[in-house]
Amino acid sequence: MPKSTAASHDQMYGVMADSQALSAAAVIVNRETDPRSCILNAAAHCFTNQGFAATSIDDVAHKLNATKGMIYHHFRSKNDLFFAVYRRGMEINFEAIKPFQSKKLPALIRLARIGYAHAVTMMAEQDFQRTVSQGVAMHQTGSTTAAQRETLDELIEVRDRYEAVFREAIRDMAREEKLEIDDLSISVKCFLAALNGTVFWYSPRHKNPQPEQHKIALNLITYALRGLGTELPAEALENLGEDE
Amino acid sequence: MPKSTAASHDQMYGVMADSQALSAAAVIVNRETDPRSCILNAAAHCFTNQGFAATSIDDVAHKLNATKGMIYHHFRSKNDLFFAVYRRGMEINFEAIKPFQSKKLPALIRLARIGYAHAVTMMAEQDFQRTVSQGVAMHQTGSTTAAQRETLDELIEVRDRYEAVFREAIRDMAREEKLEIDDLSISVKCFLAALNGTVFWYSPRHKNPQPEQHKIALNLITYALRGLGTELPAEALENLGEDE
DNA sequence: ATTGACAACATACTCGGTAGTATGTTCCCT
DNA sequence: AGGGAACATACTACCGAGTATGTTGTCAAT
Repeated sequence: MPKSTAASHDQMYGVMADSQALSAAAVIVNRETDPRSCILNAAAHCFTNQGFAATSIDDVAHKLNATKGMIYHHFRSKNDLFFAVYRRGMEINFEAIKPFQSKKLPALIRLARIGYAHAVTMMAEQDFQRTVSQGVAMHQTGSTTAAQRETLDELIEVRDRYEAVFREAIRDMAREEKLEIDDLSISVKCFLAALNGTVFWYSPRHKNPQPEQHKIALNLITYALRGLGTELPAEALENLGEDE
Repeated sequence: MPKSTAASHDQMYGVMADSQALSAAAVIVNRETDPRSCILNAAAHCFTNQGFAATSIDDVAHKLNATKGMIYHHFRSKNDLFFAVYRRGMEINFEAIKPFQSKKLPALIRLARIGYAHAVTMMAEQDFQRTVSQGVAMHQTGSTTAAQRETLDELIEVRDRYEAVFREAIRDMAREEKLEIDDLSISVKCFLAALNGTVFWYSPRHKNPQPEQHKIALNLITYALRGLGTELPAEALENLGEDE
């Protein structure tokens, strides 16, 4: 029961993490320990595992060894919870690429860095990214109520802004490298698709997943850049993931 | 009510297609007209729009202007229906690439052709492909009952066999072209990810979507091949989609 | 020290929806 | 006339979103 002193409040959520969550490949790490963030993490995990519709509020609560009352105290509805997870997911994405957006660098380096950062984030934050992916599918297939629609429109815009960062970097890169891109839109989509694919097949295999994720991300960004018709110089490739 | 003479049986399902389905971008074309196939088409559409969990058997029945009785006469359970849609989706995929699998051709041509065929199918059969995608996600996240698990394992194997066709073509191509592929597995995943991405963003915009799909598929296959470090000669590129 | 207000949940409840089963109906064929 | 296929309809049992009410701890004021 989360009815405890504030001193043990944070520890409780960590200790009480559902053993199923621990047995799943993606271990829940409580970076944030306030109740709201704990709910977001738990929800992201449940939405990932079962999808939005098949996830009940009770599922999320049980993952926290809590009850519905807790969830509804913080979020007005299941939809609001879903949207909050999506927002957090996109925040995570923007945070990941933010250090590398300086226009002072050559566009190819910028693109490689944000692409690498994106690829690593896709693997490191699968629950949030899969939830974003579900939100995108929801928007595209139109299976929303009118109320949902408005918020989803807004959330899609956030994602479009994220994508625009890549579009811009690809365009700049093409100009600097004097590359001809047949269709910028489709190229951006392909680029991101190659980097996003881990959502479908990647599962961490090690306690310390970072070296593996780094290696995979290198392969992904190499493929994605080659698809555009360019390559990163070897020494710049070696620096990816190290100068942050 | 489907209680009619056999003569009007097929026409009825076509005429009675839900107006919502017609207003959605993807128009249901009843290529097969037996009840079972009609149910599969309707189900694929519903699973795509709402996801498996949020789709009720009543939804599928209503899309056919029929009732649950009809669905349960043909399929034992909602799960069985879902699996049948998945199977059909994979059948469609195999059928699409089958004409191009001859090993007499150079591997690069073979790869380009099956890749192109795959890309076009992804766009032309979105409902089935999105359902397959849901099945894959279900399998990966482990959100299944024991009964589901067994069938899903089998279905994933079907998909792995499909992927193996691409793996083999890529490997053969790399050998013939004397290309060094860093990690064949990841390269296959990237290749298919680039071709599959339309599932997330493509919606037909024209009554006759084929020229547009052809153009997009050309862009996709060009990107995907370049990601591998190769390109298709221009005249071979022009022949894609024409010699079948 | 006591009291009251409020936050942060926990628990009980309501109502609508859905998977699947049971039963009914009609048509077709022998 | 009888049997079976192919549904349609009625029914059962359960589930889950959200609401209403209960409980406890904390804090501030007196």
